[in-house]
Amino acid sequence: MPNTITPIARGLRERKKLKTKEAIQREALRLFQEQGYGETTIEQIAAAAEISPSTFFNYFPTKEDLVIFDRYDPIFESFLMEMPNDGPPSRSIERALTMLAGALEADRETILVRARLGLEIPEVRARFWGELEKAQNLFAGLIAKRTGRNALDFEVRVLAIVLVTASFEASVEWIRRGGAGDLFELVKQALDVSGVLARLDSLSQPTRPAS
Amino acid sequence: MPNTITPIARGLRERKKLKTKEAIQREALRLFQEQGYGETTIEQIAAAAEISPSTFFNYFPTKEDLVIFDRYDPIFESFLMEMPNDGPPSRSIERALTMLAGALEADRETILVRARLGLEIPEVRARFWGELEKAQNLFAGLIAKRTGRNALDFEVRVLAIVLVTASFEASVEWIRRGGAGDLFELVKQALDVSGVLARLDSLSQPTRPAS
DNA sequence: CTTGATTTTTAGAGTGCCTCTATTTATCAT
DNA sequence: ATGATAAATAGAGGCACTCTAAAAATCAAG
Repeated sequence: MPNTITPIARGLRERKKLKTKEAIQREALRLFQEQGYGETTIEQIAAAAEISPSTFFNYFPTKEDLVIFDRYDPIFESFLMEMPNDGPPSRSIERALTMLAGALEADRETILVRARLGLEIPEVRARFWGELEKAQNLFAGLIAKRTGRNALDFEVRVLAIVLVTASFEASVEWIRRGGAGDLFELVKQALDVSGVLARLDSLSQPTRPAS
Repeated sequence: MPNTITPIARGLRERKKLKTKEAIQREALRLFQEQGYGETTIEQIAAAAEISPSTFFNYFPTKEDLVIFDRYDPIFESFLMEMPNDGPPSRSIERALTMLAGALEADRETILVRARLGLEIPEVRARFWGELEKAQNLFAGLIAKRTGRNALDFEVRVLAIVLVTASFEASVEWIRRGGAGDLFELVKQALDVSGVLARLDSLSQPTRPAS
């Protein structure tokens, strides 16, 4: 039966699994807010989500992943794929960030909860940092594509990590301000302060090769 | 004896504790290399260091701390304290980094082992990222001092984290190259690519002096 | 040296995250 | 309905880590 209607869920099984996963996360975040992260056990979460403790680990490899998990990665990746190849690289980055910000806006509340947990719980925070590496890889790919360089190139990787961490610091600032205001504005501000976008554009100019 | 700041040993007891701590770390790193991080238990480490498993946790709060721990922080902080207040801020940063590189050079081998573990073991890597925040705070303090701004200032924090992560990426590159060559050269290169030092100096020029 | 206080080490019991294996149950294609 | 596949579960167990209370070492002072 060729029934691939929605781009995300391939079969009924897959869709059900995603629904369960989101239910587990929802219950977990609720319990974390009510009684704290450390005070909530996997057993309690499993009970709240009406699954067995064994089943929990079929959905989340670790407790921290309950906070880390979201479904934005494929969205962001598709942005990168559809990105046009003209104009300065900085424009591509800004466009990608704008679109991402738009996608995030819908789940503002959940994002705030997760981000707060990331700020408060050390082990979760450490994991968040690790997630930035994935973002670095994505941006390194984008930069490489737009500048004709290799994604593993040292300079490309430096610019990518700077880009990511500047944005991350903007997110931290956003949370510090209680999630009020426009996150994307802060990100733009951070990128402006760091000067990374200008550096990025100058990297693609053949006038200044820096091998 | 007023205050010659030697990072070591106030009393005999303190010195002995430090010695034990270093012995534990030495044995742990040896075992990690021989049989792998995940395959080495706290019990084995305690046995090798000739202490009881209970005692282990008096010295290291977690297993990852065996890789994280070093005694450079006070050294680096003393560098910051003694930093002169003239010239462009970027010069201060470069001087601080040079001195740090010198201090690190002595333990090159151990640092390489620890850094490799940081690259290979996800939970250790996550912890390393977390350590960068401490470095960010140190540099934010330095930048604040040299530019007359507040260390919690958004722009200061952005520049500090960019500075730190660019240097971190240099370290990663250094390890990727097997620890050959001059780490500090890579750091300078990374800072140059990011353009953060120039940004830093321009931050201290502007509009009005802080109170 | 002896005594008493303080610090350090240790044993032991317990908790919780997480793994692994095997079995049962649900879903799918035919 | 039937056999194949995937998912849920139970249960046993490992290991990092916590907590408490007791033993051992160290120290300060008489």
